[in-house]
Amino acid sequence: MTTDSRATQGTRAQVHATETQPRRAGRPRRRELATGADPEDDILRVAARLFQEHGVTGTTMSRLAAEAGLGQSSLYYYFRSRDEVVAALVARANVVPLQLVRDVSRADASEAEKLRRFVQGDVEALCALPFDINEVHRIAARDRTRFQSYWNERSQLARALRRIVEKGVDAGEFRPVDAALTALTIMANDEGVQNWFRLGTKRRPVDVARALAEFTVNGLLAPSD
Amino acid sequence: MTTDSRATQGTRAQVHATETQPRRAGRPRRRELATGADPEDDILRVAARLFQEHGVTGTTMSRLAAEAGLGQSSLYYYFRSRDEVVAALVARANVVPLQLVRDVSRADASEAEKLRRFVQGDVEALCALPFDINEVHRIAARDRTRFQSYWNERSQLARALRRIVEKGVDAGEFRPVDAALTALTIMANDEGVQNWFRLGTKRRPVDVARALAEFTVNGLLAPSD
DNA sequence: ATTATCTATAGATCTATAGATAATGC
DNA sequence: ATTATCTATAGATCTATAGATAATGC
Repeated sequence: MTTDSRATQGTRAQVHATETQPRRAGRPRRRELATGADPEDDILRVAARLFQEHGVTGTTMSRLAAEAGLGQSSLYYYFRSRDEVVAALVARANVVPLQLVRDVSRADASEAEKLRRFVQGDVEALCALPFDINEVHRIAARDRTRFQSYWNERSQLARALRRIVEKGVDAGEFRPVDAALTALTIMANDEGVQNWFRLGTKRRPVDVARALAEFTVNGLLAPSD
Repeated sequence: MTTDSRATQGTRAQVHATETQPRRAGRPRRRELATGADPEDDILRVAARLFQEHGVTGTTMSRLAAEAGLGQSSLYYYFRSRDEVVAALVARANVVPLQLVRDVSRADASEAEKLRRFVQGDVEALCALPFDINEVHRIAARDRTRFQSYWNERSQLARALRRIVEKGVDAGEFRPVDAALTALTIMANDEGVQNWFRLGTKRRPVDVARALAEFTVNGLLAPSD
């Protein structure tokens, strides 16, 4: 590394696309493919798709660069290694579900209704990700220390769900289940359905999500109502 | 390929281990590690573990051979390529669940009880596999033609489950759900829970399986009982 | 001067084959 | 003679860096 380059800096140029894009500094690309304004976003979007199709180790930096419209070595300007690309993707996986569980927890509704909304939204969000969340799990499981914040976020999610289930049980809405185990089962179901959806189906995500949401809530409701 | 070798033949020596193993023909290994009598089984067992830990493309033939107690090139005596190893593993993934669904379908029990038994057994079987079934899906999804029999088996499984759900609905045991969608959701849930179990938990497979089985059946039962 | 790309390449793999070798089987 | 291994290696990658180059920014 001769000079201080992008991959070493924490800072960002933050060049935003106006309607008529002002040319960025730097030597022009041989073939201009990038659609978005931020090359880093382009790379991550492409990476997500390629990791999904060929697995992480099955995706070469060469191919990733090419599909992002860069020469192979230019990719190293943004990411020092493939592991850094992976880490950047992993960091994004829990964002939407965590926000969702916070929103529904605060909502003015029965616990059953909160849970229904969460499952519905979670499945839709997971289906919309450009990669299989299970693949992210597998990667993050290989190095718990490195991906500690990922696992912390997962724990937060599980705790928030557990609280909803507990409240529902206390209120007599739900059967007297093991709340912690149920929370994990709910997350697992969401991710399982997401995986199946990804395999290709004619069903729309919204229908798949609704079916699981109903299924989940019904599995917990106390018999007398 | 100079001579007709094992990887090209469909036949098998079928040397079974007696108490005092009679030395097999062939040059001895430098380091004898294999525990089982059949080197092919050894290789597949090791491959399942390595694919699970590092992904398929992250597992080199060199490493697979080493951990199976062979020199790198000796592996090619059994499998022409890594793809052949993968195909051999994929062929085994559906065996237990398919047998299970046939057994419970024939059982003399209510549809709810059949379903409970299936989910319980399926989750336990999936947790006991040396690899994540979702990883197998991903691989098989990359080449539908090549892994057609895998997908046929999956369809059979889904159909058998759908029939149980349909009968349950007709008998008034279950709510009037979309039987096909429910069957797929059940399979997805089993696989989701299996994935989560694989990430490491103190819970025992049997408890995880029982919890999901109860959850699943409860989610389907008609309200009046 | 700074930024973002390019070209070129060393060094490190990794795959798959050729051909030798050391057992058992007959 | 057959079987199951070994050693050696060509050829094909793939990663990551060095250093040149062509823009914009000031």
